[in-house]
Amino acid sequence: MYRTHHCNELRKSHAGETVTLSGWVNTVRDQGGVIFIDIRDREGVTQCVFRAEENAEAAKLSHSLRSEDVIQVAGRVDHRPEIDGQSTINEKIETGEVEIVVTDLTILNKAEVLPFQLDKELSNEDLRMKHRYLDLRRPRMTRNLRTRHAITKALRDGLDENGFAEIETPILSKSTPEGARDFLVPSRLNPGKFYALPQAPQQYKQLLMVAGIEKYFQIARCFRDEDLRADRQPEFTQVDIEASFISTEDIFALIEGLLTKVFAESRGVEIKTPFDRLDYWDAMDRYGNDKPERRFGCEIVDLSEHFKDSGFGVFKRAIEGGGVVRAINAKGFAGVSTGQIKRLEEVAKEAGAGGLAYIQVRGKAHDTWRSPIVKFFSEEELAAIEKDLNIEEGDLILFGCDSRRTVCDVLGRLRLECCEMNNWLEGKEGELDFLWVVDFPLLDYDDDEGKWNAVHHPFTRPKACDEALLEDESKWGEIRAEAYDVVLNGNELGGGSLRIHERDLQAQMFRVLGVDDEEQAENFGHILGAFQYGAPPHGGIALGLDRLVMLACKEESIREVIAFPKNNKGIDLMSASPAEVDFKQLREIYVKSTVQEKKD
RNA sequence: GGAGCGGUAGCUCAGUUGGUUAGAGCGCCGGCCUGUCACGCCGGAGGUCGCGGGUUCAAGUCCCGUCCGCUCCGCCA
Repeated sequence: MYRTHHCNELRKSHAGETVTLSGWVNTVRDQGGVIFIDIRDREGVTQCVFRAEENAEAAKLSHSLRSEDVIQVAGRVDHRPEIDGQSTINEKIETGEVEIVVTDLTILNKAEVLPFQLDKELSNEDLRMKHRYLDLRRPRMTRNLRTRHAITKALRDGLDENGFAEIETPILSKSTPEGARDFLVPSRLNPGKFYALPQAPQQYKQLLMVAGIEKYFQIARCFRDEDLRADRQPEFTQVDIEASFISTEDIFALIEGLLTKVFAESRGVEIKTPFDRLDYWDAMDRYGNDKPERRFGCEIVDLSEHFKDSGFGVFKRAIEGGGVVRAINAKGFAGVSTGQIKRLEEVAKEAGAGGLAYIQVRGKAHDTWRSPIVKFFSEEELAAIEKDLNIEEGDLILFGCDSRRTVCDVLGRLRLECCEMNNWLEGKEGELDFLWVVDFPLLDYDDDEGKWNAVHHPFTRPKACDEALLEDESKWGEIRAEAYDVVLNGNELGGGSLRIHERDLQAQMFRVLGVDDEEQAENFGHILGAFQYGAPPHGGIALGLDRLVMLACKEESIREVIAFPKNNKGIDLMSASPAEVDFKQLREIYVKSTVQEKKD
């Protein structure tokens, strides 16, 4: 038997018992005559004491112990003694009132010196990933992985309690031209043909609804061959949910219940339900973003009314051209540095602005306002923006003037940049602001491609009241979808929609998206066919599990909550994948590389 | 595809206007120590300053190129 207890189990009440522990050498404190070893397992640490008078052989062996050796100790649980009237209790650890007086020490496996110290901060991501199995030994990482387990368990239990059945769908599936780039898998048995790894089990879960499953879920691995980010990996996990005969309200209630359970069981916190709801354009107009971070203010204010006939030509012309003039008030940021203004200008331009107009409010009087543009404003205009933006001494006002969409984007990004520059979220890390963003547009015109795209996906149902607008292309941009996102602290946790379940409506939707009849038959024939045979009304949602766990663990990257993640370039540095394969393997699957060797 | 930040000892980092033998803390190795818990004390080893080229009497430091890591934009229905 390797152990009778784990390393965070023994307390005063165990004193006198003979126990056995197994684990890693966390620290060695060799005093010469007496040696202290902290033994660590995944639960915690326990101090072991070696003395020559207890067991000369074990004490001698203990001198040879090094960090991360794997050992087994047996001995007697003892109270921490008082030495010269001083307590030796360590209040910093949960087992600090006891220690094990070791009588037997077995070295199960020696460890080489590690490439990095487990108890120190490590900034070298490269090194962490190369030795991920060591990185994961650090308590924070172990805790993250176990929190991930607690969350998936809470979700499974919650969905099970609501009558949902977990069903696996194929990993080898069919490539669809819409959406993200697919990972492809050549088929050996079908030369020249390829499977695609699923970006999401969307069509399969809808077909399960046609199959009469009614309530489906899956903790589903999904794949997208796009560039990576701190919150994006090429393979990631979605909690995929679909149900028949269900309304949006039913889905909201289900998800609010699940997230309540998740945060109660993973972090022990109670979250407020029901979540607030914001419609898409409300979110865009106020926060410039469809996943608003609402833990700080600085909302966007529309000033178009005041500048219709302005002497400031830039604003006037923007409004005449159908655009808007809006601004945010970055409270207390009048002391913005030249470098920061330059940075804010870059952010604005990146979002499509021509430039950045601003006012540094140095004092109460309008003539103390420092700004490249304020000289063009009339006294009435100054008074009006002072009132609408609630301008006070010390504020920084940032303007945007352009089309509504561009201004939303520009000011939305500036708002977040100001937040970062000023640490407005300091002290609010623990706040959990959930909300639903609803009434997304159904379609979005892509200028580059010259065609309409689905904002969510092509299976999303238009709102019943807007369905008739599908007949009139000039109105396509106004059609709202039965689609919704759940947002937490400015992060999109998940999104879903009610789906189209009628064959004709689905075919019409494809035509709107520029998918002709032939292409429909080839790529979507199975789902259009299925809809002819009694498809029930249905809808669902998918939650990004990695992001959810990341936020629950208060981490900044999903890499911290994935056991073996990939780096910026999609490489697993530990196993060195992807890797080249030999010619024979490629020949078997009828694949030939076109990569050119780099010439020096 | 683009932008920003970074790469100096095993790790975390410092290194001034270019100027002696490139430093610190932790870790590591050896020694001492019977109540430590960030143990302490003494001694020691350890460097292709990412790589290549250039400027210079002299480059970790300046210039050019390149590789790698992270972050962001594009992209991600």
